[in-house]
Amino acid sequence: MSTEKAAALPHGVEDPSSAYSLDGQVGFLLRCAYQRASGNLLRRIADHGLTPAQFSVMARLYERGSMSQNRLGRLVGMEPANIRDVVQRLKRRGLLETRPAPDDARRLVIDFSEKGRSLIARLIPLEIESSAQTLASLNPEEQQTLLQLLGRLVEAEDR
Amino acid sequence: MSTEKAAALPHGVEDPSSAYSLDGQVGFLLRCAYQRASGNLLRRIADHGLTPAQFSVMARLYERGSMSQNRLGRLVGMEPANIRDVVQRLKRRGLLETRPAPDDARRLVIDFSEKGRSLIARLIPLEIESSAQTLASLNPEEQQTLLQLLGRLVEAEDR
DNA sequence: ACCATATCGTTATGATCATAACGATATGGG
DNA sequence: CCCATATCGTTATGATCATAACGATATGGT
Repeated sequence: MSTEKAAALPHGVEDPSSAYSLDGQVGFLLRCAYQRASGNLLRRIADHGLTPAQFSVMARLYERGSMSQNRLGRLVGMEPANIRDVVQRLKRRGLLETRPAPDDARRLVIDFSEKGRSLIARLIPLEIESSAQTLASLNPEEQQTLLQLLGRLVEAEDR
Repeated sequence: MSTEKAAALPHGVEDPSSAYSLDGQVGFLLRCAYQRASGNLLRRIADHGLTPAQFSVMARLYERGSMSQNRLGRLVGMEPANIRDVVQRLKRRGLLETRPAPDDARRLVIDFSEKGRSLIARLIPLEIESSAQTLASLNPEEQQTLLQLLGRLVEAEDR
């Protein structure tokens, strides 16, 4: 059974073992769904010059307050190299400020500028709208279910 | 039943405006979940030199057979500029072949090389394993629910 | 036949992401 | 004190993605 004839079939429609469907794979569905959600948010905040990734960094900082760059990255699911780039762009635009940590010379503490803090405060309602739009094809109970299941898929993150 | 307001408010105040939680936003959860799924797949197929996006292109082509580059892109949720880059990389590695469409001088028809077809056939079982790993924290019924809800979120795609 | 419109593929720019390799700094055990 | 180990931030490379602008080709209405 190792050398199945499936390899020779163009589309594998006749073979029950190739009942595989890309549309039934979590990874693929998650990518499509994220693209949709990302687009919904981007359309609302692009005028303010933020991307979805930048928004999540700002929102997390708004929730939790100042912290080190690496920790901020972990809390939004970004690698150190990635969070660094995002922070640098936000800093260049005067939305974030950085300073060395007093107790640990390795750490870089990230904080808002006044401009940054007021911007994210104004943008959070737009993200709430965008979430509602993304979920619009589900009824409220289904929406809750989806959020709960997604949360459990991701549960092990550092929070 | 409306869910408990389990969100622990730092100040114990019931200010609805501060009830916002990044962790409760679909877009953010979807990004984290996709990263996890993507990592699970990448760990399995990286040895064969494919990325998750490249995998989805190959899998779709395997399911549906030859088609134009733009249509292939739509069927995996990629913009024309994006699917072009992916196809070029796969072509450069001898996994895909392209030829002009006989009936429409604008179209570029994408097809497998033998090497490409046999590679994707061998990789699909790994993707099925990876999907199972991604969903491992949910029971079978919850897994079905999640897939169904995600499918409805994305429903309007060109299929 | 003509023309407005749509589609296809391309180019360019900028942002996002993972990975690997690296130097600098803490930290804890011997 | 010293060293192994871990963590922090950085650099570099390559892939993924959206957007905008563009030329070429189809297509449908008049």
